[in-house]
Amino acid sequence: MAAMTPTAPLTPAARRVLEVATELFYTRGINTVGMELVAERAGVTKKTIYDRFGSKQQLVVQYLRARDARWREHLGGYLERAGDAPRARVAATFDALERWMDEENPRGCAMVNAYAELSDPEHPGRAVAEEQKRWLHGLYADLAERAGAADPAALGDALAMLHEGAVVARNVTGVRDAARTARAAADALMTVHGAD
Amino acid sequence: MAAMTPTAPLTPAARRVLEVATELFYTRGINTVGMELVAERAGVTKKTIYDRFGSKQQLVVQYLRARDARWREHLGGYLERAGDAPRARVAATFDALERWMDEENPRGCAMVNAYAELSDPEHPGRAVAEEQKRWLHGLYADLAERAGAADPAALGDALAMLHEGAVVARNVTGVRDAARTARAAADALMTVHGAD
DNA sequence: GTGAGTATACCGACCGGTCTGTTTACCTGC
DNA sequence: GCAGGTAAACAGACCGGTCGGTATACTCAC
Repeated sequence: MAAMTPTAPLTPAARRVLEVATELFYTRGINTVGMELVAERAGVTKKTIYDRFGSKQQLVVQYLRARDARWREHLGGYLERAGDAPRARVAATFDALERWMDEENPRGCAMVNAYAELSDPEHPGRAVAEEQKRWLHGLYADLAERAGAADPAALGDALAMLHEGAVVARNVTGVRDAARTARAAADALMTVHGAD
Repeated sequence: MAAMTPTAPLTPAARRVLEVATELFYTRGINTVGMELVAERAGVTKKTIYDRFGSKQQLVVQYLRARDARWREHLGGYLERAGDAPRARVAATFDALERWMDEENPRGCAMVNAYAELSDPEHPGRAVAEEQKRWLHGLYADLAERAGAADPAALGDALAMLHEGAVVARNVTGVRDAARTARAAADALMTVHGAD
């Protein structure tokens, strides 16, 4: 449940680089941020970055993994406190999202943004984003199934769509209570699907 | 209802530039595509582009407006055929979305993508995306109100979230029947909200 | 003759990435 | 206990290429 910390074998300089890159790539965009800036902000030479990460592509992959890990950890805490009832757990995902968007997500979903920026189908960062979204849909599908929904796959997808849609609504449209609205809609959908 | 065609006063070369830019910016991303490539593909010199559009920023704005106009026209046809019943009209928006995603949207929502790419808050392209999303939420809020929903603003937001979420689900997660799933969920939500 | 276009050269800035060489610190085996 | 090796980091110059944008000069059609 706790962090898997794949950041364990990182040298101190590499850890600083990854932290700085995570912040810069998210807030300014991947293509907008050059390696020189990352190096400077981390108090490191480009040489060090390339020695540790190999290429910008791979640094981007690490960035996406790191952000995803942070989100899953955040969500995990909410799920733990929610108990076992599927319905409460679904509600908890939207509470987690609300807090996350308030505190860590001023620029929308890092995975969706990266998917937009990395148009090259070969870029390994795309696979990270895809995997993250598949995981999220799987999470909701699992909760839908445990709740005894008639069509768990469809309900799971619908819940995930509300989740993603709330992020866009908050980020681009400026809907402040997007997560709460999504949570209420999710709860209503569960009722309709005959979920506990 | 029909297209406002702000493209009317464009010279033939400018029209070609806008067409090519629209295609390239959407499929490859705004920051990835250089003006030189746009010029070459349009069979035009950079001079001509800068004479007609002034800057890349403004060409991007025109691109976003052009794509939005295409989408609204597409949607308009579906709404016209759907008749006056709000519930049928809501369903029609998801049918329109399904067709749109099949035919014109292999890379997700151009507005969301642009919002991800254009991190500079001063970039005028961001305002175009914001306006487009406000319009979409307004459309759903209006339909919710006409349907006699108890809380039209909340239902409108929820419907818009399903819409946006379906785009992400289709694009990143690869959910093939995302629009149909979203449509069913939207219909269920309308029932819950006591809409006609 | 004015507006729309072509052709081409150019600008400074920045991009991702490589290179040579130096310093520091820790581990290990005779 | 000291030599040798290695990993991590430093400093900083350098590479070819692309970026958005500008300048000059010429053609063509209404």
